[in-house]
Amino acid sequence: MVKNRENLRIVFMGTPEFAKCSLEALVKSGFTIVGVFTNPDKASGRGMAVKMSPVKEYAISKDIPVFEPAKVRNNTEVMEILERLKPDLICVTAYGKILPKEVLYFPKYGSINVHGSLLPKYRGAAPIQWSIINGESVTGITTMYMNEGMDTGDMLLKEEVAILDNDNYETLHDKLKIVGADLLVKTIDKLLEGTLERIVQVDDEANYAPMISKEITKIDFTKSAKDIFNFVRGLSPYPATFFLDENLKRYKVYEVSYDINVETFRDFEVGQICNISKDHMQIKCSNGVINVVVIQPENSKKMNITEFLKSSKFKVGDKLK
RNA sequence: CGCGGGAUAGAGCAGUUGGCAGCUCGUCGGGCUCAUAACCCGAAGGUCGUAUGUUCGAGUCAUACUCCCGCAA
Repeated sequence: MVKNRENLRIVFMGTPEFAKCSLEALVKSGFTIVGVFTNPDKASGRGMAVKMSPVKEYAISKDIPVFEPAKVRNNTEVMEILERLKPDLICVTAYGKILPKEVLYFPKYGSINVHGSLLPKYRGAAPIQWSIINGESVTGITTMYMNEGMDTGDMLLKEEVAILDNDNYETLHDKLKIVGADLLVKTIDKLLEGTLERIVQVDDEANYAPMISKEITKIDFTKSAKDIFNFVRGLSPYPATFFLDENLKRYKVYEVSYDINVETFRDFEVGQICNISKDHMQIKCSNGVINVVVIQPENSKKMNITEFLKSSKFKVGDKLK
């Protein structure tokens, strides 16, 4: 029997906002989602607040059955659920778990993934952040058939998205989630038409975008002004970058601009505050200065630099670490 | 019962051992200036989160409550 949008049985797997956007597109395009897998709610936060994932919240609002296994590998319960749901296709977007082959290859059409980069570049967990941090001017979305490797499956469709100078992680993420949702729908439509072509990834051209850990979010003032600019926007607003003052107090930095001028402030060391005015705080780095634009002191909220400087004790010559 | 910070003028903050409520910025008025986001002078604007208690006297000390926030996940 020829499948169409309504009678293709899809199981969706995903967790954050990025995934929710794809799920929503599938639902709105008239696909039948027979079940959703998402990471379990975590007791977390100030006051033990339990928050459900965006995907779960949306699935519940659409009366789609939700499954939240703690693990999928060697889990007979997961296999029983799949037996029951009988999916023709599994769609995975930012699920947060590595799927074993008995799951990936369970449906007749296998499993399709939406990835936030132009594969084989930026395989891995944090492609959006790393593409900005590395100063790329273009990235995009790739859909692919999943295999057991880390984002190594055969590619299906690709769409490019420009990275603008004023993009940060949040803005690029929001653009990509829409392109991703759109491309997923197109991919499945082509699958149904039988016009989908597989393109093997060239492993030699691959690189990896590892998960962002807290330790790497510290600003390294020995780097160039441009590198720091990219680093800050690539991690803004989450998890955000930071530096420490002389008392080891922590300041998160959400936005900076930069000036490359080797002559001005040449007497200052890297990491020193070299200029402060009513609405400027400039920090020396390897080939210029960065201007802090949005900052958040420890135990306080995010502030524009002008607000921050009204009560800041920072002065010219202070050394930041 | 995860750890911690906070609530004081429109904003960001300070307020020492309890003793007339301050700073920076903004706002308004005036001055200087070719001019200004710069500079000078002046003014307005706060029941110090709520309630109770201790005290001659509470922003400050005690107890309870409400609300915000950071870290960690």
